[in-house]
Amino acid sequence: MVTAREVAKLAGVSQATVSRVLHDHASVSEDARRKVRRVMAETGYQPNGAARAMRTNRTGTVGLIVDDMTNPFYPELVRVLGAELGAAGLRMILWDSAGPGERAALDAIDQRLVDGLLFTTATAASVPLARAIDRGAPVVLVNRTVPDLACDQVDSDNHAGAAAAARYFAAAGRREVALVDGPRDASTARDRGAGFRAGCAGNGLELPESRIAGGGLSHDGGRAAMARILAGGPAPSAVFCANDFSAFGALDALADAGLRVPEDVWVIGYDDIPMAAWGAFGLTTVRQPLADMAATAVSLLRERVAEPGRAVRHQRFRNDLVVRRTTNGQEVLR
Amino acid sequence: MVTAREVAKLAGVSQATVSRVLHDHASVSEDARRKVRRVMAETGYQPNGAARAMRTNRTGTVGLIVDDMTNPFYPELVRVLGAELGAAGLRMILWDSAGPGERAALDAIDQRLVDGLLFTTATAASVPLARAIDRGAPVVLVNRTVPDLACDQVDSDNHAGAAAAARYFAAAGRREVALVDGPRDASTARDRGAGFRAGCAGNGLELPESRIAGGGLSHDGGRAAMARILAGGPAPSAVFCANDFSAFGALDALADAGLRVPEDVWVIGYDDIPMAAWGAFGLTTVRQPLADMAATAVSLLRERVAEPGRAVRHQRFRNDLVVRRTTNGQEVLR
DNA sequence: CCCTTGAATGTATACGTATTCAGAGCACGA
DNA sequence: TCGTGCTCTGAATACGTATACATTCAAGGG
Repeated sequence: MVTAREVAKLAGVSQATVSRVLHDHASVSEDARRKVRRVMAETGYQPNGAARAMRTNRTGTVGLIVDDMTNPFYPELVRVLGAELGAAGLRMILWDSAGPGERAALDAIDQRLVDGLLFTTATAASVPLARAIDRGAPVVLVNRTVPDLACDQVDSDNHAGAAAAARYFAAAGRREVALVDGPRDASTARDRGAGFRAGCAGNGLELPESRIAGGGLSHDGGRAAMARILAGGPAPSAVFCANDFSAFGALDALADAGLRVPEDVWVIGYDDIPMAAWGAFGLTTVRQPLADMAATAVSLLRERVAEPGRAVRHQRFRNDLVVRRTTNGQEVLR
Repeated sequence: MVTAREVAKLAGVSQATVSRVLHDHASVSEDARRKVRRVMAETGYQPNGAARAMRTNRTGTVGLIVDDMTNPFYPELVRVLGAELGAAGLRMILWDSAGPGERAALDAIDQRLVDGLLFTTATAASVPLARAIDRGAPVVLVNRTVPDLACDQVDSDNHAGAAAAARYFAAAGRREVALVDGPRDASTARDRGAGFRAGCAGNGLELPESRIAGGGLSHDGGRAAMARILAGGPAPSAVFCANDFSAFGALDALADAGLRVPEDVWVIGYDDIPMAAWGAFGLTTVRQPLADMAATAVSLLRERVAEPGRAVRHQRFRNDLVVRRTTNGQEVLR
């Protein structure tokens, strides 16, 4: 590997000048600049990232912690966040929050392997995360949030989105509603569950415990939860699921039970992952503005890294209902 | 941030001894070891990764280049590769081969930001990739391969797997076969297309051009390709798709045309992504042993990094047909 | 008692970059 | 002529670690 010093020798200048050329520093003569550029091109010089990181205390790399990648919501999130980071000239190290991933990510910050972290799966239970934030680690929570943590956070109004789904059921006269709930430790699922319950209460819909079942946020979880609800009494006429992925599972369980969608049962999911629009599903769902959320998260993180002391911000986006076949494609007044 | 030198001062030893403790070096007295360990724990010392990388010329990070993350095959691949890397104590930087990702990854190797690269989307057309390999960059191709490139490669026998699908159709008496083909620049799609054609020829099945349509490897691509085939003549009785994702699109197109699966048309995909097993699909498909492929790829890369001069290896795995509903769940003699 | 051996530890250095500081060279006005 | 200001450049240094080399010290053999 050729170093800046070697480039300097070949160009007949000092290493300092090479560095200045590299950074488009003003006070370099046109002549020197040309010579250095030429040698760089000829030798294929690339600055050593480790040395640079050591000197500047910046790595140009950001960590991203996601949950189960087989839930298509996360690849989607990774895609938009990756694009946003790439546009800012940043690299992305990916960790799975399952297993030792979260810990590894938090260690990476102390080891100065990343400039900051984007957490999509934060929970209030994570002590290491809280500690890292207390120590001033540049962390932004996206998607799942923890209001008590003193760090920048980006999410969407899951409570309102779920409440809108309940209102929609009520307006369409689908009164025997059910809820395929998610895990409590995920703020998204918790808010959606609470929002749907509140929406039911506010619109005169009864939601007995027998028509609520908690699943994971997975296909199998949704399927099992739906099956439990069906086994527990008469079939509901409308089901709200904590995310699209579990809604697909619920659809399978409904089909297993011989129920037709949307004739017998309406189904609404959450996230509007691309698959929801497929003909096989045509899933009505609530869309989060992922691209906006990603852009906001990345710029919050960059600002935090640049200015660690700045005030913490919490940005929340609006969600919109996307109506498709599983609710009969029926637009109801809002 | 506390440094090794500060730990040394607090523990009353030299920085060299701290470093030795960190690496479990033999000749450190039990006494010194205890003192250093204690100070490390109290101060929360973490070695600086950049300094370490500069000194050792190893980053402990590997680059992974994938294609369109919305195709669930890639998240699956990322998951298994990430697990394998994590188990080896390595981090993973993710790049999307679309846009500037590939170039950024190759630059990262020269900048010593990664120890090596795992390419899942290599094409023969990539000049920068070929150059990097010529320069001796530690690169392993997984999934998509390019036989001409002098680097380690891991794939599965796509030709044989696709041929087996043709043989299966023939054995079941489904003779009017069709092919939803993939792009030519992806070795996987190319081999599967060629394998299916060869399998048809070898089993007396006719595959006219009118029943072949090239799509991307996406849902929309598969849907459009299937629609073109249906528009071009009488419906086939069996369709082989270049991957599961495009098979889902083909299923949608078949449903749009009022054709039933499997009664009217059988469908086979490729990859056995988790969704293929869902009730809504029940897709018969060809399974690649992804976990084995990932483990092999990671160990090949590690060996290459440790010993750059070693002989290049090309590992190929067997694929197996997984029979489900879209071919009537029917096991046919092999 | 001296010499050798080996364990334990410290000193010094190099990795490649970014940046500070000082200095060289030059033009220009007083 | 001298001082002043300006542009451009190079020498020197620090970042934090891993390791080669030197040194100390105690134990043991002759």
